Amino acid sequence: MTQKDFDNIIKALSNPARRDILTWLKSPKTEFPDQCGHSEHGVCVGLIFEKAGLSQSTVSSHLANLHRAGLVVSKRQGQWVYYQRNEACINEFADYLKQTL
Amino acid sequence: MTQKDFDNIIKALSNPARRDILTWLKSPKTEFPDQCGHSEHGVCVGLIFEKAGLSQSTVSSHLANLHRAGLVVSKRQGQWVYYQRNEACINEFADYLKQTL
DNA sequence: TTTGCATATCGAGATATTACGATATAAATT
DNA sequence: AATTTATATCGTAATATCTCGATATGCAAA
Repeated sequence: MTQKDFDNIIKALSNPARRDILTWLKSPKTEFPDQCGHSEHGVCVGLIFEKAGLSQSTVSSHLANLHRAGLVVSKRQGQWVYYQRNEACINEFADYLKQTL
Repeated sequence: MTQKDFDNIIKALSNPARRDILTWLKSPKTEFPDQCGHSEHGVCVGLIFEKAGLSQSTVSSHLANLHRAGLVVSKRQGQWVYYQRNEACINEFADYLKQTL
């Protein structure tokens, strides 16, 4: 974890909407009760969009931000793109913060 | 630690200059080698200002920000104001982040 | 190949953050 | 009281972030 990585991650996390999304993705089944929109690779954008109370473009932008920071990974399957947490990155960040802060 | 506390803290930490200051305050003696400017209550603003490479008002503003977030405590002694880390708050934040993120 | 659905990107307006110089306040010194 | 030193606050310009609607792209179905 470089300084730059850390900087990108904490900037991503400084936004409440992005933190919410990341938290929701901890428990996809309970946070997104809909039957469809789930896959082994996470939750599709549509479900997150419905829950977020923000425009589709805004949610997509937030997801792109989380993705650039490395906090989530995405996989396209057909017309859907699924997002899930990158636990390795999240844990590495939390440990780095605990150590260096 | 409420959501609001957490939000204030992570916003404060999303700025690199404020993170630098907080890190410097971990090792005051080695980071601020000057003999004076130190007290049992931390490091005076002037030393932080000299090291930061930012204007005096900007540094003061950053310190006020860290203080509002609870990450540092301050004590005036004569004409000087000393700042030091609030380790309790910092640890509580790091633990909360590790748990909830 | 045309239509429709899901997601991403673009451009723009609104708001927030950062940084600065100027000035105010607080305390010590003369 | 006047001056000096240390820090905080104010006003403002520059930049970044957030959000949206409009539109583009990717894929599937008809």
